[in-house]
Amino acid sequence: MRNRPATSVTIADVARAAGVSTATAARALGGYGTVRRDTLERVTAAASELGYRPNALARSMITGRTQTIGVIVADIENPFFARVTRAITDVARASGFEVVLANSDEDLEAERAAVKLFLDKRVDGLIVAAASNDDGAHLAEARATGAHVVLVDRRVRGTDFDTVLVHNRAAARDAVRHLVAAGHRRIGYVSGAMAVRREGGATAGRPRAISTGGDRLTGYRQALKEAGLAGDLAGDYVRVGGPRRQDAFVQTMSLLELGTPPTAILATDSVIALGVIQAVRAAGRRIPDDVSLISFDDTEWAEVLNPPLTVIAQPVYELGARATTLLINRLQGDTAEPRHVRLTSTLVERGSVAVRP
Amino acid sequence: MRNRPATSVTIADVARAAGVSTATAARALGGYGTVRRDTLERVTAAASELGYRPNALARSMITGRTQTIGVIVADIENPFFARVTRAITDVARASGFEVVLANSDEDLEAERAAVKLFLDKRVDGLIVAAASNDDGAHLAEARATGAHVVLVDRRVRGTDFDTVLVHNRAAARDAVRHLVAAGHRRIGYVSGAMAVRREGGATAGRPRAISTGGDRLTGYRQALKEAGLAGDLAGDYVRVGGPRRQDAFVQTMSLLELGTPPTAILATDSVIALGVIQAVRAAGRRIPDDVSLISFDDTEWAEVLNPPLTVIAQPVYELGARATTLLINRLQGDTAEPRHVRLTSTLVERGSVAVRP
DNA sequence: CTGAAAGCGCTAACAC
DNA sequence: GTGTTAGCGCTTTCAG
Repeated sequence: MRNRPATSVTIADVARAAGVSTATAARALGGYGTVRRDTLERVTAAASELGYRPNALARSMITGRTQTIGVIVADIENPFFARVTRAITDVARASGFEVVLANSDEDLEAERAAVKLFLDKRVDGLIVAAASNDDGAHLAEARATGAHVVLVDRRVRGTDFDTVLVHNRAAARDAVRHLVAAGHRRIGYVSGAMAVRREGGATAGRPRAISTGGDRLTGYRQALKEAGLAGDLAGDYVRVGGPRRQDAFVQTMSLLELGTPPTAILATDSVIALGVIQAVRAAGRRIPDDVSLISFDDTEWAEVLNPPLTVIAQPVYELGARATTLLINRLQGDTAEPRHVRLTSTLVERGSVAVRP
Repeated sequence: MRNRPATSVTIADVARAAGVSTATAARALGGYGTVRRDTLERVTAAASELGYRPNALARSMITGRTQTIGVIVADIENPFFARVTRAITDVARASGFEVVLANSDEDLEAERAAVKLFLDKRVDGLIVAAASNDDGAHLAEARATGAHVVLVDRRVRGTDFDTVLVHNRAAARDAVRHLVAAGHRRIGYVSGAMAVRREGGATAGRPRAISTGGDRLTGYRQALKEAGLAGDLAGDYVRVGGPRRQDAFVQTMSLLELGTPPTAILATDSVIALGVIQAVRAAGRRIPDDVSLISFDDTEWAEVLNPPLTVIAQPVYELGARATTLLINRLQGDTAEPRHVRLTSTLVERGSVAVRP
């Protein structure tokens, strides 16, 4: 039960038809070495006549390059990662690279498995939004076998890969400052970074630290401290659950059920924001009257909401694009010191933050 | 500048270490043929000791199978395709397949190029949401070279691939009936299926018919006719532009500027809906008071909108999952007649349809 | 500029 | 059950 018909035309067929050796045909078709103008034309003609298509597998086996990039994100359904991935495929394709995709669901094991499989397929490089900020052994191993890796959106302690990140601490800090300036004193933080088993339905993950979360939390705390709000209470307003809407819903509910619930919430991505919004409504409160909201990511529906959502707009496309450029440069021989790109996000004020007297 | 270190451990190394032939080592490691219990253990031990990892390229060259599926969608950033893709990767991975991704932007040329590249890489099969409903030559060619193809979401005339589709005509018809029942007489239709050049910023595509659009339009027209609304005017309320929000915005505007604008609009996906909503607001009208709206796809933000959006919920995940199961079955030797799966969507009534006296 | 020959890492016959 | 041998389709020395 062969998948490929035995009749697939090879370089040998083309060579025969053109009356040259396979080596020459290969040079003509592969665009390397040197061939005389007319032989090149003869070979090219024969190739297109026969409908020759190169076998990338055979080529890769020798060159050691597959022109393929492995991408690992938490979940392609999250608009943030969808956009990062879109950027990656755009830039990759423009340089002749293909993209293989894997979702980790914030699960380190899944990430490890994906890395292994990608490596077996000999991807030239990996772009990963790491599920853990302190376990990068599998990535280091990947590097050791010859694959280049670039970290996108999230750092990993103890590694020295190229990174393309956003100034998360500053972004969170500025958002909280904005809330403080509007008169808020009890400010919640809802995030999602626990691994999730999809089939289970329910969140079945263990808490797992990711750098984005850590940095944002630091920024949040810093702004609170600046404002003299870092009392014992502060910790009570931090909620970290799974990355899905339902998870954020639950976390937010637990915040709203507090005796003195927060008057404002910072959500760490648009999916989380959705959960927050639904929880606020389910609790019979209103945005922004009862609860103000700022969310990371300028999602497509942010301005269509009522009230329109105040957000921290991250340069998401650029994140993916820069990571890919970096990676491709490495693949082309750039051996300089690790590069660390930091992009800046912007607070886009809309209508979800109320001023409190 | 080799990408791979020359020191990569091969099956020969493992064989030597285990004191067996490469063939036996390969059998043990590849899980085919037969090996005695203890030799298997010896080989496995040697392999893990040396850190052996199979070279999928070499294996694929012989077996003719890469355990890879090529996926071509219009745009991974569209939540519909993101979910389809998520489903595909989930099912694929569970069966040991990898997924390579390409975006066509509804551009047939881009789709053709992607198919070529995927074929060169010897993907086992293709799952595609075709950019054109009447040009499937490139897909037929793919099939001819040995790759199986499954069509998802969209049919292609003149081909007999397996398909997994939604009952689009019925869905659109039911939506329009719902609008008619609510008293609407002037019902608009906004869709997007023209190819788009991303870099250009502006829509630079030519109109291109896709089956989804055709079927929905048929359903729309059918319901209009049933209701005796299929006069000359009917055609005036149909607008087809590019697949992006801005495109839908423009199309909707042209609808709203009419002397007798529609009192209701059917949007063919969530991105289009967003453009419609923004246009309605920009025109100073309100949903649902001035313009009612029904959109295809139960997007994540639909119920969070004000008013919550009435939608046609498509079984998006299932669409991708079924397509993948079908494909994998083919790869495993299923040679039955082409299969055509039709899934049903549901109208989810929320608050964006007003009853007109 | 072109050809002959070797070989990438693995699997598939075919012996034994 | 295991080893030997050939060879997948291509690139890469190395001669000429």
